[in-house]
Amino acid sequence: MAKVTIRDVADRAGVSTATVSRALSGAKRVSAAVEDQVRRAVQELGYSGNGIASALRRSRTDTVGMIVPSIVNPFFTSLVESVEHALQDEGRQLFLCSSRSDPQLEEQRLRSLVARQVDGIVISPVHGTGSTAAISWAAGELPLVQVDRYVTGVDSDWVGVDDDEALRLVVGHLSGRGVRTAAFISSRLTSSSTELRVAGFQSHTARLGIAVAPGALLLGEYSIDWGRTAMQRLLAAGPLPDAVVCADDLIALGVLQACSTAGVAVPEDVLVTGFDDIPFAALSDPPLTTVRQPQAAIATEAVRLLSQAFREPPHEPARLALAPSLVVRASTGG
Amino acid sequence: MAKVTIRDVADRAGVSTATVSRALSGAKRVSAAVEDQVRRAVQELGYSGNGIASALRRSRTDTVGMIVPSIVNPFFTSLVESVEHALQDEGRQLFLCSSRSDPQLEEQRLRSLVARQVDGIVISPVHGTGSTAAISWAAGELPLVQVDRYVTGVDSDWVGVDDDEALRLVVGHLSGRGVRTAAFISSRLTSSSTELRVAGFQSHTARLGIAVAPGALLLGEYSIDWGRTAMQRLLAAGPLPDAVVCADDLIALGVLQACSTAGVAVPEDVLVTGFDDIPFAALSDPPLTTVRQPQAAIATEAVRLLSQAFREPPHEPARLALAPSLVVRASTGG
DNA sequence: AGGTTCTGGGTAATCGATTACCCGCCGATG
DNA sequence: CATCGGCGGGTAATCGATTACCCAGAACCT
Repeated sequence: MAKVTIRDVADRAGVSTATVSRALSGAKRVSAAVEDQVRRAVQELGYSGNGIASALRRSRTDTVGMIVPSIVNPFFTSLVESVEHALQDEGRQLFLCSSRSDPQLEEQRLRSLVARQVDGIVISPVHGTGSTAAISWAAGELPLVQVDRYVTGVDSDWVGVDDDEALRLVVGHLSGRGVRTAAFISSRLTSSSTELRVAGFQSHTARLGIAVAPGALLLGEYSIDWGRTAMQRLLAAGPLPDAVVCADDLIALGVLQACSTAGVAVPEDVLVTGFDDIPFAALSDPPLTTVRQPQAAIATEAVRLLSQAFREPPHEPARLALAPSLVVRASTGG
Repeated sequence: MAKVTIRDVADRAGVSTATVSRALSGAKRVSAAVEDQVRRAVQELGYSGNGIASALRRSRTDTVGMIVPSIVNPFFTSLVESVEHALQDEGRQLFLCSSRSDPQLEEQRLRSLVARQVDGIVISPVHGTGSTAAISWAAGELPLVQVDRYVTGVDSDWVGVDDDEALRLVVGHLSGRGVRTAAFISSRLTSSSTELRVAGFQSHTARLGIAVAPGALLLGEYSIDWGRTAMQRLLAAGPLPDAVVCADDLIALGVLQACSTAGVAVPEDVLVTGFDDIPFAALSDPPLTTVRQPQAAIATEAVRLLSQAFREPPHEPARLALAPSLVVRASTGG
């Protein structure tokens, strides 16, 4: 329990702290005999080092921070897992925080990460404009890459999915199924991807002559609950559209549940699509047609951009919109 | 970008670093005039402090680390979210790591957290015995509480669910539905809860005269995939049992999927139960009967025990097995 | 043999904030 | 009027590891 420091190890091994540090980090050659002494002393004392002190001196922590809007959304947890994997290969650790879709909490997390001197940050911003100030500031302090969503006017890398292409795929598919009217359920939060998905929905439905009734654009949040209530509203409002397009899978799952309890058959009475392809999208009743995000690729690219920023600070911000793919399941007719 | 330190602030405000520190932390009274000077200087320079240096000196970080076996398992993410909430109220932050069900990675995470001087650790151990050494060591270094699962022989608090009671509920319910034969699908990893669930399954089926065929105890991992393959094996092996009891919801969802693709009707041909009550358990086809864990209470208690350990180090390890509840849905006949 | 380079290892400065200790000043008290 | 206590604020030690700089001896050249 008594803290054992490098000094204790040095004393026990009969060398200086400098030598202990060198023996352990390999920063400079050390004779085999001394190295052995040190290792023995470390063992005997149970020395484990003080990462804080080390970080202070070296001013790096070999840790990157990641901030996501929600930790219970499977899309983000998949992304987090992929990022962690990618970092692992570089010998870095991940420090994960949730902003719980709250810009204030997000700012606090950012400050905390910067204060803790993480080497870099991967963030999926909460809000398209409300997050700008904090992210701008953080991006000025250390390497930062945005994933999935981005805020405008910040000089930083971004990697995500091509939202317009995604909605082109979805709407095209629905059109091929004979859909003539559609509704869209999304989140109120004006994040970049939310906006792009709404815009994509509107432009592609217009292009293909699919009608979107006024009031058929429902904005709430990315959650099962919202999907359920939004669908209930649609059901109450009057004639159903041919298809309900959802901005993420959680919403879509809520929609399916609402349909099921209301006795509305999917896909017979209405087609439903999601977005993300979370693991549970294949298990719903009926299984969900959805857009698969290339989340592993997003994670890999994000980490690559970060490492690049570590090596060569000044560079042109990259914007990588990776291609999504459509996964057709029973909710649009199989 | 240039790092601005407390010294810069002190110079700009025309005071000493000690005064700046006091003005900002409120550790000692400072005249209003000086405080104002300091605040202004902080603003102008964009000073944000160096958490590392502060942590080194104060030897605390106001951060607790949490390690879970999987970050893509909704049960754990719910737990994490609850813990984060509870910590928030105390002004502490959460540093989340995933051990990916790998004892070696788990040990590495533990070392890293200790080296980073988190104030305490919340951990759900990977393995009943393989995790013991590392956790023992960590528990000797700082306050540590185990959640959900625990390793034996470690002098630390634990809070989780009453697994035996949970299986009493499940098996009792199935018995009431007329079940005479049952199978159990669980994880191979010998964690405490896994073992207790198997043991509970066996004792309660025996007590109620429910037959468990040899080979009807399938051990793999906590995942949808394993649930699916395990069920496929059961289907291939011969006559179906009346019920399939699963050690967690992910397994159960896999089981349902396997049944669906094999054309086996649930609950007509076989009853299926899960464990955890993750949000998706209500959305499957059919909705899943499962055991609800009191995860919010588990989180609250864990944080309470941790804070208690911060204040008064030496205390008798607590073991809190909270009561679960049964959520009956269509997968057992609704 | 004398000079040069290498090598292993020690000394002490350093990272940036906190805080123990000290000091001068002011009002209050006997 | 001398003394005391408190208060605001400064000086410098401290946290623990890393590393710039230095040195002695060995090895290596002409």
